Amino acid sequence: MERLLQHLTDMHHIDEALRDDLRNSFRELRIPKGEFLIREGRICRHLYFLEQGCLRGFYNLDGREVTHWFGFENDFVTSFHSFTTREPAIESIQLLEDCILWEIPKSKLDELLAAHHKAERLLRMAYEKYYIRLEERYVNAQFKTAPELYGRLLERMPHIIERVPLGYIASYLGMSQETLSRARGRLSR
Amino acid sequence: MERLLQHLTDMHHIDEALRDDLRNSFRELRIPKGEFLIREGRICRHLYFLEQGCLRGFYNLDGREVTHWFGFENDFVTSFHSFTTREPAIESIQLLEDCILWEIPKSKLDELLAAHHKAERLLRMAYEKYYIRLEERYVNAQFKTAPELYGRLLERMPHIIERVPLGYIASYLGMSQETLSRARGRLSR
DNA sequence: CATATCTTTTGACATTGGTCAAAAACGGAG
DNA sequence: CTCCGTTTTTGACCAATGTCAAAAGATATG
Repeated sequence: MERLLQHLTDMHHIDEALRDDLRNSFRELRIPKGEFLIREGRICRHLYFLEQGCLRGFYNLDGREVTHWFGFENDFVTSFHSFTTREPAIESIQLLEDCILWEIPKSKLDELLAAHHKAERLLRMAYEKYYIRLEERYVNAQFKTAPELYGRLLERMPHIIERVPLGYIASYLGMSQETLSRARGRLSR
Repeated sequence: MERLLQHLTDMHHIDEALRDDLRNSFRELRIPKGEFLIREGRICRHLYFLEQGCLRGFYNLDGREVTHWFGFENDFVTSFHSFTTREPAIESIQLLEDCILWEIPKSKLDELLAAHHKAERLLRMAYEKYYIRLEERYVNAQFKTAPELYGRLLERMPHIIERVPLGYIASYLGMSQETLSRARGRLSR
């Protein structure tokens, strides 16, 4: 819990009232590797904060899994589309390691947002960050070659290689596992 | 101005105080086709609402222009990254038609956000929408073929064809103009 | 109506990356 | 250490798309 509060405080000042409400709204979860946090087709009514571990979000596109996102320590996690629209999730989220998470139901979050102008601002700022990241990834994905994409990923998340199987990374970069493997070979030589 | 207020009201109720502040904060602009609203390298300190016309945002990637976004009536427009971080813009925005825009400086917007909890919520909701759209586009861009992407664009924005040169659309879809041209040929036959 | 300019299409060819299949490397259990 | 299952790499081949160049079509201008 302290890790979550610290993370929020790093973004913006939080007064005591909000801090207390946060403490009372989140609940700790410990889930083992391989389990699903969110399953395609179900409505996702919770937002999670990932304190420890890592996970992946993936779509089912024409019968094949497409990993579009990884979560690591200090990330907020949810099926964004389902959480905001209350429609069934079009993606699944699966744990790649044993994880410690903090969970808040959407109903409680909405109460927090209504009660605290600061909370609304905090969430808005979080969106700004996520949006900028996604925008950048979007442009890169389309117009960079396989080795460039892999090199860039290594710069930004060097730890990812030890924690995530290559197949998921390939899918994340929008290429086949074989192409990623060859790109790695070319880079190391 | 009424169009802007109407657009906001469609998203969320707006009280009179906020409505008045909005009226006093935005300024009308009329700019002819071909001009730049935002230039790469400059800091973008304004948010715009596009009442009439259309425009494109593009990056300069290794010396070639990559159009990543089109704006039409009722869209909010800015160099998102520069506007939020106050760093120099990494993209340019150019008018594809004569436009009517409403402009608000970031400083004024920040005042509005501080004064009105509702304004903060409105902006947050706007981000949610934009984010969901971008996420969807991102996944599609990577895993669909050229004809599928073009077909999908036609469904979502049928008007775009008459208003935007093909070269920009090709770039938006992440393919060369020649490939788009061939995809069109295949679809119509 | 003729010309100049810009946009779109077509053609030929090269390159990238996908697919399928097999081999190699790695990692854990006994 | 050995065996087995999983992950990663390598190889051969093919399809999709990019590139460059030229032709055709559209639009604006005098």
